[in-house]
Order: sequence, then C-alpha cells, then structure tokens
Amino acid sequence: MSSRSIILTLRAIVISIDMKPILETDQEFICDIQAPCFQTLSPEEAELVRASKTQVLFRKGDNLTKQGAFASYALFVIKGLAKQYIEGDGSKNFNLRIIQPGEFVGLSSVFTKNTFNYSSVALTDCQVFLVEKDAITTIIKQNGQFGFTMIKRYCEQNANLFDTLRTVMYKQMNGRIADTLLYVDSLKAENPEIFQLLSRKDMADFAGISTESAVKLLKSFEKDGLIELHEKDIVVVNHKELLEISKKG
Amino acid sequence: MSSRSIILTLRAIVISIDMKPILETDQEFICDIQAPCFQTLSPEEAELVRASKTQVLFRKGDNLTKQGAFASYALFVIKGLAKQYIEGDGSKNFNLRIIQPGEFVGLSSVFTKNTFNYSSVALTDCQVFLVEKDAITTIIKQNGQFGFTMIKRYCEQNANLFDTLRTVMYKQMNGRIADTLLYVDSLKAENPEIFQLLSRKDMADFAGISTESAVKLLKSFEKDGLIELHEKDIVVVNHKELLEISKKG
DNA sequence: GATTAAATCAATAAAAAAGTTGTCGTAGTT
DNA sequence: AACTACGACAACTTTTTTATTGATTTAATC
Repeated sequence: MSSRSIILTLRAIVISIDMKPILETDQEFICDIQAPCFQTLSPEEAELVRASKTQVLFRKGDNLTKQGAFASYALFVIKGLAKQYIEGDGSKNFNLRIIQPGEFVGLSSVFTKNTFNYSSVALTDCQVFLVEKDAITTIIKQNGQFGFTMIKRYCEQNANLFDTLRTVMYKQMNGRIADTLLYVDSLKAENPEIFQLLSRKDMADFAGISTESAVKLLKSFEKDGLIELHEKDIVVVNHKELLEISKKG
Repeated sequence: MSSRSIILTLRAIVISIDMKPILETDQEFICDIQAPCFQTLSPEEAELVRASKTQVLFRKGDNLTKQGAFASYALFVIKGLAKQYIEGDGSKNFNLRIIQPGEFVGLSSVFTKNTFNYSSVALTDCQVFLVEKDAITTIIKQNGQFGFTMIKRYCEQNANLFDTLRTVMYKQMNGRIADTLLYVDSLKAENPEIFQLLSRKDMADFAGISTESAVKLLKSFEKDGLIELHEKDIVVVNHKELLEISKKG
C-alpha cells in the first residue's frame, strides 16, 4: 500500500472514530426535520432536537435496540426496514412488528422504563437518528401538539400489542399464520420487497408457531389457492378467505 | 396449542418484556461482583453498581455497541467473546480487538464522548452487564484505587490502538497478517476456539488487507511452514519467524 | 519506464444456513 | 379411549455465504 493511500485510509478511520454521523449531508439533514411528526416543532425546538441527536447507519442485521440494555434515547427510522421482537430462552423469538420509515422505536423507554423491553434488528440498511430522551421530554412538556402526536403513536403501537396478544391467546395455527400473512401483506404496497426480507422462521416467529409448521401451512394455503409462493415472495390471492380464516381462529 | 401452554408462553413473554435480566440467578449475581476489578469496591459502592446495572445476554452476532449511537453506559463482559471494530464506508470494517471475559467495552464513552466511537459484535453468546456511566463516575471520584484500575485499563486499550496504527501505517501485507496471527494466537491459550470464530474476512479486517490477500498469505505462510491450517483453526508453528516477519514489516 | 505491492474482478469450490418433508410423541380435548 | 393440534426430530434439498484461485488493474516506488 502506498503511503498516500495509507494516509487516506487513516483519515477515513479517524473520521469514523470521531463519528460525525456517516452519510449526513446537508440534503439529508433537512430531510430529517421535514418528517411529518416534526412539523409542529418551533424553530427553537427543532434546534434542540438537532443538537441532541445523532444519526447512525445501521447495516442489515445490526441491532437497533437490544432487549434489556439501557435506553437513554428513542430511535426514529428515516430509511429502511427493521423488525421488532422479544427474545425468550434459547433462540425462541417472537416478532412483534415491522418498523417502517417515519416510525419511532423505543418510545416507551423514554416515557417509563430505563431499558428497552424488546430487541429490533435491521432487515435492510437503515438510516436512523437517535434523540436523547431528555430532549423529547422537554419538547413534549412545552409543545402540546407534539406531545399529542407522540402519545398517539405510542398508543397505536400498544393497540397492536393487544391484538397480537389476542391472536397468540385464542387462535391456532391457521388463524395465526393468516394473521401474519395479512399483516405483512398490508405493508407490501409501501414496501414491495417485504416478503423477500423475511425467512420462514421470521414468518413462524410472527405467528408464534414452529418453522416447520409455518412451511407446511404456507404450502397448504398455496394448494388451496389462498396465496402464491414465488421463491421467497408471497402473493395474497384470496384476501377474503384469509380474513375468514383469521376470524375463525 | 393448549390453553395451559399458551399461558406459560404468555408468562414467559411477559417476563421477557419486564426484562428482569434473563439468566440472572443468585449464583451468577455473586459471580459478577467477584470479578477482579470490582474487588476494591466498598459494600456501599458495590451496592451502587448493583443498583445501576442491568444484565443482558447478547446472542452470537448481536451488537454490543454501535458506532455513533448514544452511550450512557459501559459494558462489562462476564462470559463470551466479542470483537470491536470501526465501520467505514461500504462494508469496509477494521477490526480493533477481541473482547474477552473480564474486560470493559465503552469506557471511553463514560469519560468523554457521548457516543460510542466503535461497534462491537458478539462472536459467541455473551453474558454482559451494563453499568450506567453516572455510577462509574461517582465511584471513581470517591474510590481512588478503583479509578486507578479503570484508568489503567483504558490506557492499555489506548496503547494497543497506537500499536495498531503503527502497523497500519508502516507495515505491509506480510507484516500485518503476521501481527494478526500473533495477536489472535496470544489469546488462544485462554480461548482455544478463537480461530474458529473468525472468518478469513475477519482476519483480513484485523490486518487491514483484502480478504483475497489474506487467503493467499495464509496459504503461503502454511507452505513456508510458519503455520498450519486445519479447517478454520490455525496453529502457529514457527512463532519466532512470524515475529521476525512482523518486525521486518 | 520497469518493478513491486496489493486491490479488484471473475470463476469456482466448499461450507453453512435455510427450507422442506415425513414421522413420531405429547398434551390437551371430545 | 380416540382424536386433534401441534412441536420436535431426522433426513434431505436448495440457497446463500464464505473461501479459494488465477488473471487483471492500479498506484506507487525505484
């Protein structure tokens, strides 16, 4: 290696260590604050967010949050997809939801708990920014509109949690995998590649069943003409009947 | 699924959400505080650590730290191995060190920076506990002996960083991969499986060279009788000559 | 301009992970 | 007691990732 390229390499390393957020260009900077949920912020509030945020590129497979780790901030996903899940013993995970651009992760940690109560992992590279919880708290206290938005988002997530619990509680395999299919399919309009990003184990972990059962059920749904399996992509053909199966449980 | 097992499952989930640290038994609890570097703590100080810590099981492949994310705590590895690295553009990482049981990660974040300046990932499942930086700060200020230990550890890591920079700066391929081999081999006594946990890309990222070059050099070292390659394991045969190559650069 | 060091590219081989299928066991349910 | 709804295991296939090798290209040094 030449000394010049060594120096370039070193400079890159030093920049990385100093960690002014990778990929943060002016363009993207503006982009952040333009996200819908930050529109109600006053200039001073926007400045507070800006000052107490850091932007991070999570690579596919990186954890955005780790269940049990201290949480001093909330994460806002600008770009990319992630999944949120709870870890049990062994490698028995239970998938809670897909995190899309424009959504928060770790809000609950801001309001109450000091630790993340779930893990989440990037399904694709994710551009994320982290805001320290003190900043969020401060702003909510002085800007009711913003607070309302935050609470609304938090409640939505909670409502979904209840649905999830109901599913796990009362439905059996067919209904659960139908729920999972309907859920993931509902995201497909925005994220056409979503099914390709999920393994059979992921689908199983959303439904809370074994991987083998998931494989068998998907095949059987295909045979019954409810869905089509194209490699990893899944096309919902008979939406109505899936809903029916979901209801029957 | 039977309702009883559903309830058991639910209970497991609820416990996970509540996240009293997975796997923390009395036995392990005692084990923590017995780690050498905590021996100088007074009972009250030990209690402070205990109160402001949380214990987490990082699964193989999980990030312990993410470059650029807010760091409100330091991590102490109880069990398992991890690697620390800096992220560049693309997927160009540079491996800094292997983190062994009994070592801290993220100390620098406690003392100065508010964000982690490197990433780290579990090479095996890792039992880790996290201590909030305020607790560490408080204790250091009142317990000089403990502070000394912390500073010493921090300095050691820094010294290694300088060596690493020197290597990257002045040596070429042969010397670098020799350094990498010597470094990893020095950990083999404590962790016999260490080489199996590292891919050729990992070795290359330690040496700061391309994966292909690493493969070729390792083969050539084998031909010259310096090392033996057994599947993923590597045995250093001619330690002295490797040192020589390392020195020559 | 010739030489050297090392990255990049492309093609292939080998190993690991993911997906699939059938069989069996177990715990509830009827 | 028979039945149902699964999970668990084992064997196997497919896909993906990692490793390997040779050829080519780029840059820097001599």
